Amino acid sequence: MLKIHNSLSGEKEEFKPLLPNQVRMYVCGMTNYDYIHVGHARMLVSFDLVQRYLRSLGFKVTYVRNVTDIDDKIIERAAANGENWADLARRFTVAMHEDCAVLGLQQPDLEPRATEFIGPIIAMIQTLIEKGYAYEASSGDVMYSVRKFPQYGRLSGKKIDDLRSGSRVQVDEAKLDPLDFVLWKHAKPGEPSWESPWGAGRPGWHIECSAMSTTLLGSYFDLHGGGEDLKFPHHENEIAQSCAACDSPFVRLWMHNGFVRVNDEKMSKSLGNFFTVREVLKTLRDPEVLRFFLLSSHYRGPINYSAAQLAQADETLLGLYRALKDSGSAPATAPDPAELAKFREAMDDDFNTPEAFAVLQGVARGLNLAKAAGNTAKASVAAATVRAMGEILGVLQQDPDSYLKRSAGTKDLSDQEIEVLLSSRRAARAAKNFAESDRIRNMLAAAGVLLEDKPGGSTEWRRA
RNA sequence: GGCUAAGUGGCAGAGUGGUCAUGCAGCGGCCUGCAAAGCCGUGUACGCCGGUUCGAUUCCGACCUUAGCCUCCA
Repeated sequence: MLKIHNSLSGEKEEFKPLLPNQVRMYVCGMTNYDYIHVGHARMLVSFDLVQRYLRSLGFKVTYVRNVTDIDDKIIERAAANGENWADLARRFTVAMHEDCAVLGLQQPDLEPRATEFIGPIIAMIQTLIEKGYAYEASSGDVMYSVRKFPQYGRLSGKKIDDLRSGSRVQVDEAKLDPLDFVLWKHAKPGEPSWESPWGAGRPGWHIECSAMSTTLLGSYFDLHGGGEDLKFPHHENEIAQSCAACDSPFVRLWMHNGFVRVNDEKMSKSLGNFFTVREVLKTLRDPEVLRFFLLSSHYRGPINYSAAQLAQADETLLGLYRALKDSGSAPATAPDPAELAKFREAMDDDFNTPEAFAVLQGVARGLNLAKAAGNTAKASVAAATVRAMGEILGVLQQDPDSYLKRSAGTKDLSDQEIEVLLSSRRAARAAKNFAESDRIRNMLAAAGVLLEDKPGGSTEWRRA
């Protein structure tokens, strides 16, 4: 039985889709005006995992992850670059897709862009005005009137009065209430805009997600996800908009992933302590190391990013690929159902990936044991089990040998050069000239190549 | 200030009212020409102080510390 932590109740709840066997989920994606960083990657990987696991359970999943392609930051950055705003958004959306692909993310079923939904956005704002939830402010912007929505603050556990008295809520005389937020922004000269009943302008950020999600998934769907920082005000505002416009509960279950930290601080653009996925990947043996690192702690908790942590993840993954190597990969071998059941039990508990990895590690140990005992049938079942678990998590699907021969930095020696040295070492060993064979081994080690002599006299190698 | 999370062994990280997480690193052993890998073994870990209990790291309360949100943010 799958249980998922619901931000709305603060508790794990049994997951039952609203429609039989179908899951409709929406995740707030990226505003693309720059390369994505490790914090974004965590959100992307977390919900990719959710989506994968739900599918593995047999649900028909409709996964929607939007792209915000019109926004203040995009306009600002484009202006700074002397670039067209739409070109900039398109360029970084392409870059995001590249990063997602190398991180092993499956594509969402639908990836709506805000600029493609201007019609539904305008319609939703009109509905909100007609129902008395929204008003045209003196500034020309259309605002949502928070006081009209009594449940406001339920998701984030905030009280309207507390928020209102908070010193950081800026006063804007155009707003009837300091908490009111923009639905439609009146265009300033030179800004991109669309025609609307309230003049030329563009949508506010919050209404985009309400319009896209309800248009594509209906007014009441199963899951809505995003980073913890979106809980307030973004998701709170989405609830206010969607519930009011559709007279519907909107979302059954809200999921939020925890942050990536750097030296115990949130990784973010504004703090400037971010690492882009691209630059991090350059330091790694394989993108899978980053994905594995992100998955090695629970999605809701904080995770500290550091090179040392990544190195640890690398070591662990190497061990797993070593286990998988030469494991008698009969393609048709069925995984061990009992182990798979344990794995599922862990995942059923709010996607407890650390626990799931513990189960996987147990199978890997059995795999090594079976290999050492020469029990190929057993080894092949264990390998199939590790692969099956890895498939759900989106890891451990590569060819072990080529994975192990990969290196993080530059390669001092080519595969061919290594093979040449190995053959002279083989000759030296056959002649019991161990001084020479050790000399070659040390030389290779210095070049980042580690050897492993096998019982039959053969030698395997991998890169450090 | 308000609200919300969290503090676990050298590091990372699950979990539980009373034998075991798991991984990385270390140490000992087996194996090996020696290594490596693998396997086996190995750690008086649960912020502090009280309370409940036969028994608490786990429940309750206070405190300390950290992070996040309250403004754009995955």
